[in-house]
Amino acid sequence: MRPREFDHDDVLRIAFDQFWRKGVRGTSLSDIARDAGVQRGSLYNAFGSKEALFLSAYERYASEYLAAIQKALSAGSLRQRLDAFFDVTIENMCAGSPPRGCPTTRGLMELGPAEGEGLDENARKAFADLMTRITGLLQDALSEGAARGEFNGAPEISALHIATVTRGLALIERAFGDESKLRVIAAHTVDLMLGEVDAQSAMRSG
Amino acid sequence: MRPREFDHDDVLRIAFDQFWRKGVRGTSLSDIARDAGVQRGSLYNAFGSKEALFLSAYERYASEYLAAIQKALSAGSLRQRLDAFFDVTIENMCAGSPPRGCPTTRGLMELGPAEGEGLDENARKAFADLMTRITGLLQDALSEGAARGEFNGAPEISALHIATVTRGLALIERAFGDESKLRVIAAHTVDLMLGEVDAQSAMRSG
DNA sequence: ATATGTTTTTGACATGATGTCAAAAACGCG
DNA sequence: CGCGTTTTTGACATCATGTCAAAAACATAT
Repeated sequence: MRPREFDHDDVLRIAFDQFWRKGVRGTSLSDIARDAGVQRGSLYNAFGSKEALFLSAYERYASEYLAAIQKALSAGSLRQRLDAFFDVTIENMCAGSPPRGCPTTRGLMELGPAEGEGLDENARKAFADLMTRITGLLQDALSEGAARGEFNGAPEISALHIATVTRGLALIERAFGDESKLRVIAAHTVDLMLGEVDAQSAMRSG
Repeated sequence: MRPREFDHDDVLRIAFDQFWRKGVRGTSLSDIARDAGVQRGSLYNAFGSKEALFLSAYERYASEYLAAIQKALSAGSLRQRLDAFFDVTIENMCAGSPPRGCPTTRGLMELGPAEGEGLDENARKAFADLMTRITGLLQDALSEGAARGEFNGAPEISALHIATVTRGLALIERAFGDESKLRVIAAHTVDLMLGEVDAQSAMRSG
């Protein structure tokens, strides 16, 4: 057994950083190999393919990201939780210069519905899995909120709605690069969930 | 002046069909050239680059799509208009087998935030433009609805919210490939906009 | 210590993509 | 009938992914 000459996790971090900044399509294995001081062939030997390397790097990211979401959704009033959720989400998308965007959204569009016949099921599953988990966490938060009387909608569909908005934010970010717009949408979404908009407009019109 | 041997619009239609089915990344100019019965070099001569060809094809699509959206948003009650809007949107995403997804969303993630430094401003602008126009049409519909007493929220932010949900739907489609889920989210969004959810839950709890 | 076996590394190779370029071809027009 | 302009065509350069076999490096058994 000849020992590996590079650190597996180092490569994953370096690779994901590049994937995040330049997209999966815009990052070549030569780039990563140079950055990591590894031979290109070694990456193939260790990970199998570019997509597999991306997936490994992505899953590393996903678990960290999910932990951050979970933490954000687990303290304070429901409004505070949802605000914190969107805060983490938007921070994540807008970090870096230029902003790196959302890796899940980008990856889903770059890899998920792959070319021709052979769609990459593993990639699609990884992305879908993160989205499902986030939706689950949202649903838990909403259910708790409902139990505490902070929310009077249906947790399941509302969680799905918020998850959808979250994905939409990633597109708004790419199209307009305007973080403040994301914040406005997020705040409005929380208001919608918590019925504040209707209450306010009822007050205005009443 | 030697005359062109192929029809410009035919090529655009053929190209967009391929881009739509296989993604920009997954479609090579050789594919398009073969399908269109044209030499690859002729495409470069006529369009300049793959991205430029995609953009030409995309703008053709965008104007048609926008017209369909506009039509959907211009008849009946506000609820009917929003329902029709989502109907057109979801039909558009789920058409084809396998479903082709949303070209705008996909293109924005494939081309908009391009690799490295040189992000493709033209592409990003084209996608952002469609999103802006759709948001504008939504805002008009909501404003009219507000004037007729069918809506009591703020048209501007609500239109942005719906546009965001619309983008999110494209991701849901890619991740889960479940059209019914899209319909549920769309219906819920309309209900949210029109205050039906709160009214219903108020009735339930009252 | 030495031989063996297993895994990694390394470089060459195959394939296919984008994009460029110059030469040839085809047409309108003076 | 030639002239000039544009398109076509094929060759070429470059770069990407991915494969493969040979060489290298270490663990382990004898």
